[in-house]
Amino acid sequence: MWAFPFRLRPTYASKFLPKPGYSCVVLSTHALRINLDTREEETLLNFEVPVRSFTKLDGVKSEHALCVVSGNSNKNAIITRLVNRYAFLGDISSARITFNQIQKKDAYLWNSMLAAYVRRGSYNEALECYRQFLLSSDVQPDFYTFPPLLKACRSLSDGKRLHCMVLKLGYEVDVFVSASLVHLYSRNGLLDIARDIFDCMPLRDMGSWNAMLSGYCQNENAYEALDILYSIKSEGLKMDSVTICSVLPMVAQLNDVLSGLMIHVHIIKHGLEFDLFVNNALINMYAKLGHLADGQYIFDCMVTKDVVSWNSMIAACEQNNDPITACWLFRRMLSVGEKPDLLTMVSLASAVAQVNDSQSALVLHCYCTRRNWLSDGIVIGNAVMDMYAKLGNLNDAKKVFDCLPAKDVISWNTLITGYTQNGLASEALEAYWLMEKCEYVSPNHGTWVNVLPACAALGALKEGMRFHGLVTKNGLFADVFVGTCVVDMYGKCGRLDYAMSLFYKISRISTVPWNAMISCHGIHGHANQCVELFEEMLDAGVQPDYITFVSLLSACSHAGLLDKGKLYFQMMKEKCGLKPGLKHYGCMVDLLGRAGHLEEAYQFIKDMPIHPDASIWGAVLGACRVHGNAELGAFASERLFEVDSDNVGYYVLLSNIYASAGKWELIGDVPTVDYSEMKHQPGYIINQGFKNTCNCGIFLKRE
DNA sequence: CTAGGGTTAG
Repeated sequence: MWAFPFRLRPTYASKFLPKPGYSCVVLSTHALRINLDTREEETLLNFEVPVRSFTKLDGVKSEHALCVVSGNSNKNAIITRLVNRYAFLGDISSARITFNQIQKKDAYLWNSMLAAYVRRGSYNEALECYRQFLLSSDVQPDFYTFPPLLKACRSLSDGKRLHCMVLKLGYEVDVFVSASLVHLYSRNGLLDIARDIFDCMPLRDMGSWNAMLSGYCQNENAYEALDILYSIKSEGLKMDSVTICSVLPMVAQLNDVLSGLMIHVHIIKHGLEFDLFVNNALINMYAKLGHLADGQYIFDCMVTKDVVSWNSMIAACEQNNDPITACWLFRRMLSVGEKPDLLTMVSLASAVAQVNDSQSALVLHCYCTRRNWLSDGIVIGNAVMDMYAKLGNLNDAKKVFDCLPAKDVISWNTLITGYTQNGLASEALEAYWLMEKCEYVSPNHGTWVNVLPACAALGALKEGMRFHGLVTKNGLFADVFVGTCVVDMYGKCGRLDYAMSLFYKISRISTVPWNAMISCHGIHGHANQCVELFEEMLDAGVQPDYITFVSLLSACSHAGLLDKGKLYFQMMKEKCGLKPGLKHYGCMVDLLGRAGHLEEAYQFIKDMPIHPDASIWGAVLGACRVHGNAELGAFASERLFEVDSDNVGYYVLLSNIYASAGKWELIGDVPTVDYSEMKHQPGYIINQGFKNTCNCGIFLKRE
């Protein structure tokens, strides 16, 4: 049995060195700090390293380092302290200059330089430094060398090589070294190896437990993570801030509000509520759980905020449908002097798209381009592209896409989604074909849920069938969304038989597949099948939602099932507790109108709790055209021109109503669009088209 | 001189 190494944590002299307004004096036995204003002296600490010379360390510039070193017999000790000080201040080049001044470096000095690189995130430089360390054959790496070095290993093969070195030198007995190994393996998903090392540790400090726990949390192993949490408790240890930061994202992912609240209580009970990381994690958790106000409260209470706090809050607003606040927070962030980073822009891009602000979109794009962020990583490029696509600006989205330094599945999916969402189904398929040619990207679930609807929109059955094959091959048919898209594609392409048989092969716990199937039957006018499916859905215990009723009511209106439609509308309000939206009211007006109950439809609109939009009045107008009610038609069109004066179709409808009622003199009263103002607008061509349609539609008929 | 933690499409 070997003895477990036990080391005291040294007090860091570097903490006490330079400070504005003070002069530091380092004596052989202790260090002094003199306040330059009051001349008061303060003893800082006793050094374990003898420093013979009288030294002033009043600044942090490298010249001072030189002045310290000159004539000092214990250069290594001073240099090492300076390297650490520079590392603490983030001045890596000064640290390196200072480091290079010593020819005969000891392990302590090498370790300091290594740690300085790792602290800055310069991992490759750290590994290079280690290589030089090994080459300088006179000294060996020690316990302190490996933990930062293992953190610097981005690739598993480097990590394994270091692991061998650790074993060769017998350093696996160190708590920090083995905890770093645990972390290395769990970060790379090799949880079994990590667990083996963890289990072999004879002593575990909080850091070891946290390393194992974060491994489980990040690899979505909730069960094992809980087990570790339980063990921590039974060892008599308490969750510290790091434990909490690992666990909170998992709590959010499991949508476990109760555990989240319990951890929040723990935080307050143990005085961790002032920890920056803990607060940031709490904001993120509450945002993911949809409790925006709680996140906002934490954010407002935070005394010190960093860029991550701002980013988290902006993302929280953006993800909880409050893009206006997200934009406002961004302005606040700038005004308090916090520098936005790449991830700020990722969230902001999404917020800008949600508020539909093309001007800001351009500004944001320029902001990122100026900082060269678009060539740095794909994440921000994808976000900017998505923003343009959501604003309907596919040209710029494509331009950003073409300029991306590398394209991943998300880039391709964003482009394809952009096309699909903007009704450009054939462009979406073309983009998919280009994607298929790239060997290094393979389509995923996000690809199929866009490509299949594109096929459905185009009626491209043959392509759709090919995609169905690929989906099955990749085992993605089992995914509810992908499976539903396949069913929907067959349904929309007219193969309701295939759609139905596949429908019964997918999981029908959620409303998604039911809605798709009901809508497909509705589109083909099979209202009775819709009703049957709906009843079946209720029998299966699936609670219908907003979309279910849109499909169902629209099927009823197309088939003229007046009573059924009314029944389901009541059912939605009373039994299902759903508040009808504009779409539902639209269906009902259409239903009443088509059945010729124009007065009832009008009464229905008057009783609506929400303001009717163009689609509602459009439905009335259409019904007036069919049933020849010129008076109500005129009234409806007045309302219509108030809300949507540019839509050509409505003018045509009104003209036709007058024409069929024989009221030719009124056709001149149909308001026309003032083209002079519209010449520069995208709708101009369409409106010009309207002029001809109106004339042809009416006057040819008369002759 | 050492670990462990946070934000990324649909």
